[in-house]
Amino acid sequence: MTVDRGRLARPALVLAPRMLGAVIVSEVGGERVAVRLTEVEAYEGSADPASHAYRGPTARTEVMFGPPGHLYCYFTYGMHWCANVVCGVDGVASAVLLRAGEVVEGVAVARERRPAARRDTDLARGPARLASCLGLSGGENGVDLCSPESTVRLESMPARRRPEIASGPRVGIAVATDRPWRFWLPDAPSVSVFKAGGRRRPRPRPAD
DNA sequence: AGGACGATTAACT
DNA sequence: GTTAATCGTCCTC
Repeated sequence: MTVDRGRLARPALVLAPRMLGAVIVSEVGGERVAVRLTEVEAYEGSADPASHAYRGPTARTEVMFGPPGHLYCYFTYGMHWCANVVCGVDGVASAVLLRAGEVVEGVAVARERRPAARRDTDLARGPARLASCLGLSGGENGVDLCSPESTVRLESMPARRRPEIASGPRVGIAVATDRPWRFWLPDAPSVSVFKAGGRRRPRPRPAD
């Protein structure tokens, strides 16, 4: 059995399933909250029309084109922040979106940050909810997740890929919907629900 | 310079 | 099931 050659050129696709079970620790604002990841998505830069980095570097996506192990935080829908782990080597814009997890430390702080959550398993259920639990926003963009000095750190990664991992299409995107680049732990109650992205309508062009 | 759209969420019916 | 909220980014003119 040989390895699919394309996979070797897609670091986020390799890393994403391995991140399930990893713990992200945040000390933003002097409050310690830790989340164990149960759901992630791979975004493959220039090879992936759904990636923010698809059309090349911009001010927003600069961090994605930098070295691996840093946090890429972006603002969306005029009100939410979401977070990724950059995983491509310097110059390659691959990243893993942190879609959901369970709060394993600092539940009280997470509940203050997420007053709408009805159950603890809802606290980090969804990418903006997860970022909110950890106190992540623009100030954390570019933070080195592998430095003990950082306020946000990747503190543990499973030595082996989890034996039971589910995969399927990514959530909320309108392009490249056929790629099963979303990965989750099938029995985790914190996994978010699938929703298709908004359909792209053909823009009305002025008649000639 | 203008406008469409978004890697979403919460609150509705 | 539907929809409002809300604004930075990026494409188009």
